[in-house]
Amino acid sequence: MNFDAITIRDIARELHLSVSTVSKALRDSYEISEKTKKLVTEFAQKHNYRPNPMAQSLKKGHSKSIGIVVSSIDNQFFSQVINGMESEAYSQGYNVIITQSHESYELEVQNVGHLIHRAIDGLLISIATETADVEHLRRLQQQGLPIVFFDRVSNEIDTHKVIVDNLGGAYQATMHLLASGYKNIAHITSSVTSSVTNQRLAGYVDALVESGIEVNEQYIKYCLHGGLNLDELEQAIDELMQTEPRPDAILTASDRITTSTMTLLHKKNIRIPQDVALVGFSNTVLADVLNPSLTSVHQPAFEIGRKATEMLLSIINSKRPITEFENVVLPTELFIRSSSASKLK
Amino acid sequence: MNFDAITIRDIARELHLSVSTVSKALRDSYEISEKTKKLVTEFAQKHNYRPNPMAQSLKKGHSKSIGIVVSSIDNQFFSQVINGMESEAYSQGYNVIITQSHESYELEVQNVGHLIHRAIDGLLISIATETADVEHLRRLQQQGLPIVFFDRVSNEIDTHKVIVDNLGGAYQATMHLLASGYKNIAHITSSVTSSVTNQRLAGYVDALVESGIEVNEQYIKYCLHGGLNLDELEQAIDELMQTEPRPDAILTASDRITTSTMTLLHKKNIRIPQDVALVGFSNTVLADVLNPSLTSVHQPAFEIGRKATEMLLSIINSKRPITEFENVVLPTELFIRSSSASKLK
DNA sequence: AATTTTTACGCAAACGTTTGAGTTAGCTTG
DNA sequence: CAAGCTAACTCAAACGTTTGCGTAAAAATT
Repeated sequence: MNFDAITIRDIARELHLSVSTVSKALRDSYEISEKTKKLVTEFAQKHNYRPNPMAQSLKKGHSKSIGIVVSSIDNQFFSQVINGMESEAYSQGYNVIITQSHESYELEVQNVGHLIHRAIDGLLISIATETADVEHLRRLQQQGLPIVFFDRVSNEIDTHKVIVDNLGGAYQATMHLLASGYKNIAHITSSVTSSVTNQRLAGYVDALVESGIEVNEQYIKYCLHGGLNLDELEQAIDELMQTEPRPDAILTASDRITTSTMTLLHKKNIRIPQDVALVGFSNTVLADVLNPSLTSVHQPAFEIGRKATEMLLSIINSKRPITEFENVVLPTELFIRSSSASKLK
Repeated sequence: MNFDAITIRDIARELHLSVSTVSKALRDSYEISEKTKKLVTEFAQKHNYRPNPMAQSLKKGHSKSIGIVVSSIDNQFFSQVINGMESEAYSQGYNVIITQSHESYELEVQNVGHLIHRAIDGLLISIATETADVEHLRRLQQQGLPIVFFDRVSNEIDTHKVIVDNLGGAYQATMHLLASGYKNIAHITSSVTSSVTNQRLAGYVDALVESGIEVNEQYIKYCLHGGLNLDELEQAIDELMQTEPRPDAILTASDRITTSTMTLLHKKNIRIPQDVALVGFSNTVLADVLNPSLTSVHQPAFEIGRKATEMLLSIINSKRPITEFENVVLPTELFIRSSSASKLK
């Protein structure tokens, strides 16, 4: 702890100045002469003075750190998002404190509590699939905590949000499958309560309806744990494969579900795309080298994180309370690869 | 910030007690009667009192947070490691602050500086490939900062370390290639200065020597940026493919190098394993569904993170200075898949 | 030269907590 | 019953900063 334990007091003593003079000199106050400022800053520089952040935090009432809640850090999409957050926060002198909800409501509440306890200046959160009630967040917001939602947002709380064009992404992916000759397209998604799920589902439905294809409810499977629970996903796939007519393509709605589905199809010796085509939301850098290479809806994850953090910091640094909130929607990108190779010749 | 802004002072006022009585009651001091303790704790409970962590930190001289430096969070191996760290730290009431060095020495120094500035109680670090000089870390350790190395450790600093059996992992992988009929095995690794690189290289060499095969220096390629820089890696592969006799197998020494090599081989239409077999250190969960499925040396990443954190916290919480340091070596596991399919029939 | 203004600095309180050193009142002891 | 002891508190300093206010000297204005 007490490394280069030089404090403002030490500087004051050495330079025969008062503590407040030193403090003001370092903060470049107009009250202090240029000469003294120079003296102090040079001395501080030379002795590698660093203000004690805890004393500053205590005094100023903020901690220069922001809290992050994601479902799991061990997930290409989220780790890329966090990468963007860390980058932006760091460049503005903030630290990030990362916590994982593992899609559990209980853990989410607990983590947020812990973060508040650590006196974060703001919160970046993608709510857990399990979470249906966001009262705990609303209360915090009303008490003045700046919050920015990303990815999985809540409609019930009014604040800045950063999402991607989920509807468009799913629509485009579904249209691509249809154009490639697939007729019976299934959709595996996560919890019904999630904003992301609903938007992607809507894109899927829109594409079907627009193409004059009836939506078959049996083709839509919900996985409450977002693919974290393999059994749940396996059951969904098994059910799909027994549905008549059997689906000839699957659209998966999240990174984890996509990769897990791929793994399970392999395990079951179901060939992609001959037996069933696969298109999924995924940010894996390995899409190209998968077997088969994976047609994926890619999200600008880094940019999501960067933008969300930028917006959060703008709330934090704003003098007046914010009442107008922005809803940033970033585009997705469809990468067409072999897992959805055309059936037509 | 000032959420449930109830302080010890508020409690004291309400209960007509002094601030110190309340503080001592909450800390269960023998100086306070059971009756008063009960009164105070119940009041605190009811009003959801939480001690201000910054005031506590300032007073007690520690921050209950530990710093982490990894090359990149967006990397399966490291995100799994961090997952383990976060889990252990959190369970002991500590926060983690994560920073990324992106394999740059300069960034590493800067990040460590920032972490110290944030008054971390300890440091978990995997040093950057670029880093040759660890003087900056040694100085901090001498000043009393508890440090635990993981993955990329330094021999020049004596402290707890958590690594895997790099030599054994590389040895086993090389032996497997030899047993599968591959004769000309190349090795792509990262910086020469890295402990990991050296150990894996040694395992590779040992296996060859033990099998009576001469080590061909031209088969060993170093990538200073650990695969972050694709050009560098592409050049290494190009050179290998022009070496006579051309290698019939490659052992890659890190997660990033492995996946990038796979991507590049695809791009160049070099078939795996027909043209060249591939075995790599990697923690990707997608190894099974790659094309071809990837023979990989897997590291217990979560456990590395968990163990390193446990050891760091034991130093932090130790009354007396530690002089005896442990060097934990965890086993790797070789998963044999198609990218190294036997040449023999 | 007397006044006001400006410059440059010091004092002290405050942020919320912890803790060693008092300070009572009630109790025990010889 | 005086002297000491204990239990149960309170006081006040301290952690390292920041900041409003006070003030002396220098400079500018009458």
